[in-house]
Amino acid sequence: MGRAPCCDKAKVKKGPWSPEEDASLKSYIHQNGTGGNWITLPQKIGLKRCGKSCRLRWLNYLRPNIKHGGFSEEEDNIICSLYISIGSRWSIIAAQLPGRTDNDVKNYWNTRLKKKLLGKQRREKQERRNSSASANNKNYNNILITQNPLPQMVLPPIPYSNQEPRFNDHSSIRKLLIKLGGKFSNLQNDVTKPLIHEEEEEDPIKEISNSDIHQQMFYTQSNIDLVCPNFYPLHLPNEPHFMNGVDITTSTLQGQNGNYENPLKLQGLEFLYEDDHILNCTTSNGTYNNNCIDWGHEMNSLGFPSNYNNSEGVEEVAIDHDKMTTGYIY
DNA sequence: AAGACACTCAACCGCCTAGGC
DNA sequence: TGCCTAGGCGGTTGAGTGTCT
Repeated sequence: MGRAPCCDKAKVKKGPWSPEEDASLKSYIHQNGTGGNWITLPQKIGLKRCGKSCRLRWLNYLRPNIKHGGFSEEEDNIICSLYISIGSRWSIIAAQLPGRTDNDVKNYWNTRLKKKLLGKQRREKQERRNSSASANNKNYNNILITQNPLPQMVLPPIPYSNQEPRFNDHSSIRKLLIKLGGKFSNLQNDVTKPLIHEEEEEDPIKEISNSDIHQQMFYTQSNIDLVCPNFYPLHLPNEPHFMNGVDITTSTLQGQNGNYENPLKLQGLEFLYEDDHILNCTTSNGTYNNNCIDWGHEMNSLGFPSNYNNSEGVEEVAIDHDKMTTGYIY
């Protein structure tokens, strides 16, 4: 037995909205508001539309200050970063982008960002192949994880996902993003600086400023520290940290049971790689190669996320160097 | 020029959730 | 406590448009 429809489908118009319908809806809402009831709204206006359709039209198109198209690099990074953290919760992601709707963000992700990401992934794979061939016996593409191996990722469940794991699944794409380690723009000269200054490295446990926390938490959230050893991984506090009601410390990618025993394994995308090397992020002289991608750098310049908070307000985060993971290429 | 194919995005569908009763 | 309903959301569809052959 099916669910009762929200309106009489036979009596409502479907398909694209006409300018007249748009004008009617816009004018009515400007004068009277929605009245708190979308279902009865079309009758009041005299529109032969489903209430849900009116709501969608208003929210996604007619509402003031809506931006369409022209996503910036910063917006790309925000979307990707949040996608890693919370998955396909487009309304939450869109809430971080003024003027963007969840539908817009979702469409943009599905039609462009994902492809952009995968295109970069393929290019990097090709580059690695080439450099691997030239380096041959020197194992330049090997990475040695010292001190502590990387934690095994625990990905949150993807809501409403009943599809089999596939190349373009949310989880696979998220893993791919994580493996890429952040920004996937084509700005190759965007060399990332370590977040903590050198003098700070000598202090194993150090309080850092809120902006640093802000930045570092986002790095951690983006799992930069897991894949890009030149970033100093933070030891996430045990208490929950919320972003728009989502506890990112539990919903994101922590070491299983808080330990760091297991090496990072990226499952589901192995077929994209012929090797199982973790991204090589530093060269022997300490510079970044092009495979090491950062988006936290730009995230920080944006001061994002503005509404990120822990449960008691951001106070301090200890940098535990014992938990640090360092990568070398040799 | 035209048909095939690819891409975009507005709109719809159906499920989930919160709140009222 | 359980049912009902509207709102909200993510997944999907399909018409329109662009590009390729």
